[in-house]
Amino acid sequence: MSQRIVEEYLEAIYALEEMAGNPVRTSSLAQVLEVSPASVSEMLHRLSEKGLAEYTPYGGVSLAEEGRRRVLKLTRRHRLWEVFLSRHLGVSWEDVYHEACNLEHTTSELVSQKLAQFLDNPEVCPHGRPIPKRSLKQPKVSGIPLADLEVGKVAKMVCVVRESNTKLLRYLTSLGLMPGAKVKVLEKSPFDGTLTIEVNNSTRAMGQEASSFIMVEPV
Amino acid sequence: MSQRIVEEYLEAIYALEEMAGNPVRTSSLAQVLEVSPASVSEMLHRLSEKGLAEYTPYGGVSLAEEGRRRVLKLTRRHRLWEVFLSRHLGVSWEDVYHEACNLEHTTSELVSQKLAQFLDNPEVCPHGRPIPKRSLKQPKVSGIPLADLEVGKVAKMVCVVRESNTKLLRYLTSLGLMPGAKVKVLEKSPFDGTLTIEVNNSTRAMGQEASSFIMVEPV
DNA sequence: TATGATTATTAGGCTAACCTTATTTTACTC
DNA sequence: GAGTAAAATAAGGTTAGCCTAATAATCATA
Repeated sequence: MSQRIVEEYLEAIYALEEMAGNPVRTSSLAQVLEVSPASVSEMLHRLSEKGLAEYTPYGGVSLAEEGRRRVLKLTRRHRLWEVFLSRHLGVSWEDVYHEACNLEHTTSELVSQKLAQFLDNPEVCPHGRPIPKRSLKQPKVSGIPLADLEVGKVAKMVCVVRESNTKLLRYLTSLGLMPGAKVKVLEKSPFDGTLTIEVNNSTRAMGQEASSFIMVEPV
Repeated sequence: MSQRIVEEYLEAIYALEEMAGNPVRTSSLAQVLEVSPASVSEMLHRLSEKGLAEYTPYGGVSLAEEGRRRVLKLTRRHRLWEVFLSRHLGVSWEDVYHEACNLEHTTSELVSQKLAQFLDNPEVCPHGRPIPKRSLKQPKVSGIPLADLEVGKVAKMVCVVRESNTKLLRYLTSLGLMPGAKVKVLEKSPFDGTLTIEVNNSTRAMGQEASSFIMVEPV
């Protein structure tokens, strides 16, 4: 099994687990990975055999401990590269995710470790998401979705959880809504959850979906 | 055809062309790539079809213009990473080649360009070899092999041309023989070409083979 | 609890990149 | 210039990762 392909599958399982909770369905994986459900089914058998995933036919799949460690290692490398690309090369917030996607698969333990050191062991990526430690224990997510913030409350943005979505990131950039930004909910539509928010002294509308991808910490 | 595999073949052809001159034989490629001659033969047909190589059965192979550009692009990325890894991450002279081997295949044009800028457009890699320009015109090699330096002459080391050979690099490190070092040939054995050289005020022996991998410029 | 819709799996096939073995071609020696 | 060693290719096989089409399991609901 090609390392790269296995890693793409494991990452996709992880991401879907994180978004929607256990267990991950074959069809979701097929959609994300842009392959047929039949191919996914086949690969899940193999991942299961290798002890990377726990798969019950018709019952979905979740990561085994070994698989989880592999993903956390990749995530660490990915986010370290993001910090480097953004901080030192000036690659834009919107592009940094996709560039790091490629590099993460060809980064050795040595380079990963030296890179962390060079960057002074950053805690978060440019999108505000936590960088797993070398110990690879699951980093905990803090904050609540902006969508759940009560009307009238002010909060500080923690991170975006859809950093692969370039369009979303461009939109947030245009609002000045980046990690650390102060945001206040002025109004919430009871019909579809559309928010009216205040960021950087300007008032803007934001759809329910986008606001559910933004994690904030009330102040 | 997998991008990675194609790139490995093209790079191997390039390296062998550089070492031994046209045309490159199937068997040499098989040896370098650690696959059977039959596999090489098969792949050469494909590379030829794609216009990346010029292949005449039984007559060997050389790179086509398009193939050469691909390799120079990879070489540029490779050596830029080497500079970064060595200069900023402190990866050792001996290891830097192998680490860059992995990264070069997953580096986009954007990152390559920004990296060059970050590094201030270096001219050479840590082994002293030239980094192809963005224009990708063939960089010219300067200097002569240390093996060909006349007895009694002093020269400045330019580069090693076998930077993948970790053992060789370790040996050179122990001698203090790095790009820029001054070296004097005290004696040359007429039997097997073994040299007696002076580097850093100490006198050492060096075999013919090793000395043919070191390029120097007489002063 | 039967049934129809949805979702997942299996069966069967394709292609790329490798392999081994057998045959051909080339190059060298005498 | 004939014979032979070395090199290259042809033929046929394997595996991984994908596909489509056919089948089977699950679920929601009448």
